Amino acid sequence: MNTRDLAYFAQLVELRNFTQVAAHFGVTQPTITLALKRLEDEFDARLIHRDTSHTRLTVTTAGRQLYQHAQAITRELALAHTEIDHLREEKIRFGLPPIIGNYYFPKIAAKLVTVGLTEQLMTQGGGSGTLLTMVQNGSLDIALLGHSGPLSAPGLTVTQLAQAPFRIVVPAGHPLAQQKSLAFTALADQPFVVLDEGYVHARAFRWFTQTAGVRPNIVYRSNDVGVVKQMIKQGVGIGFLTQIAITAADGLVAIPIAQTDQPRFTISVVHRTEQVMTPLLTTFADLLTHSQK
Amino acid sequence: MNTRDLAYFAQLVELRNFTQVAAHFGVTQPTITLALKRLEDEFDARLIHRDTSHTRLTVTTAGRQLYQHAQAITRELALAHTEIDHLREEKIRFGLPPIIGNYYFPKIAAKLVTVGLTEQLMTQGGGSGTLLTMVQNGSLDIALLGHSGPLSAPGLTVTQLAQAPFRIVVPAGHPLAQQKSLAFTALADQPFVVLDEGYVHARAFRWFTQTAGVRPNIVYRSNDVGVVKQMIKQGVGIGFLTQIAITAADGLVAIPIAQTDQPRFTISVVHRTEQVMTPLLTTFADLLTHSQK
DNA sequence: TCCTCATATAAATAAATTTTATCACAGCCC
DNA sequence: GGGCTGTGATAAAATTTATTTATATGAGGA
Repeated sequence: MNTRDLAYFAQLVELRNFTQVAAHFGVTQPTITLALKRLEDEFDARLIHRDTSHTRLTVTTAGRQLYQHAQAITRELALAHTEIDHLREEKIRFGLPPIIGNYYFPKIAAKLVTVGLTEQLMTQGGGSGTLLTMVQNGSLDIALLGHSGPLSAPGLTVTQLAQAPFRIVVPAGHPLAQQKSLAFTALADQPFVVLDEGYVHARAFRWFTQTAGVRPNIVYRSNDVGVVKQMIKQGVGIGFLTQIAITAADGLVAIPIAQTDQPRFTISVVHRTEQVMTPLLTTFADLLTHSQK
Repeated sequence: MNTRDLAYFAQLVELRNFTQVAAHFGVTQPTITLALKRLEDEFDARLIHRDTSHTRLTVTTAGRQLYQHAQAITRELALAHTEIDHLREEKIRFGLPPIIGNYYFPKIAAKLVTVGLTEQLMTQGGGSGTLLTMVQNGSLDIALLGHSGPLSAPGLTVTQLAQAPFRIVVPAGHPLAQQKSLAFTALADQPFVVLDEGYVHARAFRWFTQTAGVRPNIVYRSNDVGVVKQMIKQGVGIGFLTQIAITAADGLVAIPIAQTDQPRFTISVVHRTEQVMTPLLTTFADLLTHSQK
């Protein structure tokens, strides 16, 4: 069976018009009619119901079923192409979100240099969500990602590396700085400076506020951790960050949050399960997985 | 691109011999050579390394990568065929393991009759493991499955219905029958009558014994719950069953097990995420999911 | 009623795949 | 070494499959 027929079919399901599909692929209309006929013969089922009134054609159940698989096959083929293209370059496409890049990755970076892998590394920044999609569609070979719930997606192998709690962050002299722990219910009126949507932090923050039944007063959002920390330090508001984002030099105090069964910031190595591991990639994955502790 | 070329290629990776692959598909040898050449052109990469000494050919990294995807596409295509074939019959292929069938399903069965769905139902028995595979490869549309850990497999939608604890089961007059709870460590010398491997029970039993650090004395295994219960009743040994497998009429006593964070017997509705839901299947799935309290 | 839009069909053509026939090369046995 | 065998490559011919061209059909609207 020809995958082109599947492509014609998928487009037909989307456009529901033979002529337009033909135009889309730069072929003539009978080509689409015949391609559909081939598929209907192959699967021995009507896939598109041609209504007597040619107003609008409908997709049969079998057609919708096949559409799903046609999509899956197209994805699979595209993935094969990207993967094999990347193979040629002998480079590792590595996804690394800024927070992990700044605060966690340096531990590993030193070893990377000693092994001499830095040359082959193409590092890609961005939010954990974006990077996850990129691993799935083959744009990245491997990534270090932050997540708060368990991270599970079909076809991905996830190795958990480290966890850190989320904290309330205040400047050193702040009235709350002496507290041993804080409950969100007690912070209802506090101004908050937080990380942008798209960060794992945003989702975790929502978990905490919703669980506590609090509507937080967010005075500033940024996609830059450095900015957030500066604002906290200057007293614009208190912060919500994972422990690892805070260093001694920041002049900030990280206070544990009082809430049972709270999510933690988790760092994992993620790659496609079916990804064929080159020696290079194996070395790098091992390095990520074992070098830390 | 023709999927036949992928089939030739996959077989070539497995047999590593052009002539044998040709024979396998009933075509001539140049066909395989040319099919491979087409793929190598399409992906612009060498897939098979033809050694100068024709002893044994090796698969390149790109070849191994493509092999994975060729397999996936073949599976996808096969699944499309089975699904569309099944659609023709207007029947629901329903997987139901014996324990759930005997003790849990009757609650739902009555409603099934009133809705008039019984005629369209093709029920398939077997262990939860087997049935899970059958859902995955399209042999079944939907199944009620028992599991103990969280059940997650790529491409499956799992709706949890009910949970029940595992219990130690003894006949009414047994010396242990008065106990409020039992620890496995205290049962090291007891003879056990248990369900066969392949049942969720076997895995859970292993969890309990391993966690307790006990090597149980299993005197009898059966794949029939009725037999197991009869043997327990006649004093052959004590049993390990989920609470729902025990009814008042059995004359058996189910005693809670003292162990923290113990797994529970969970019943879930499972179907393929990509499965197109016919009205019939939707009705049935809703019935399974909601009919129970 | 006629025109337009949308799909189907048949024959002709073009493109692709497969076969036939043959070559090249390495390993092996005598 | 010389011939035999197993294995794959190549070129041309044959065959199969896909696409186009040209035309038909049928519904809906002006």
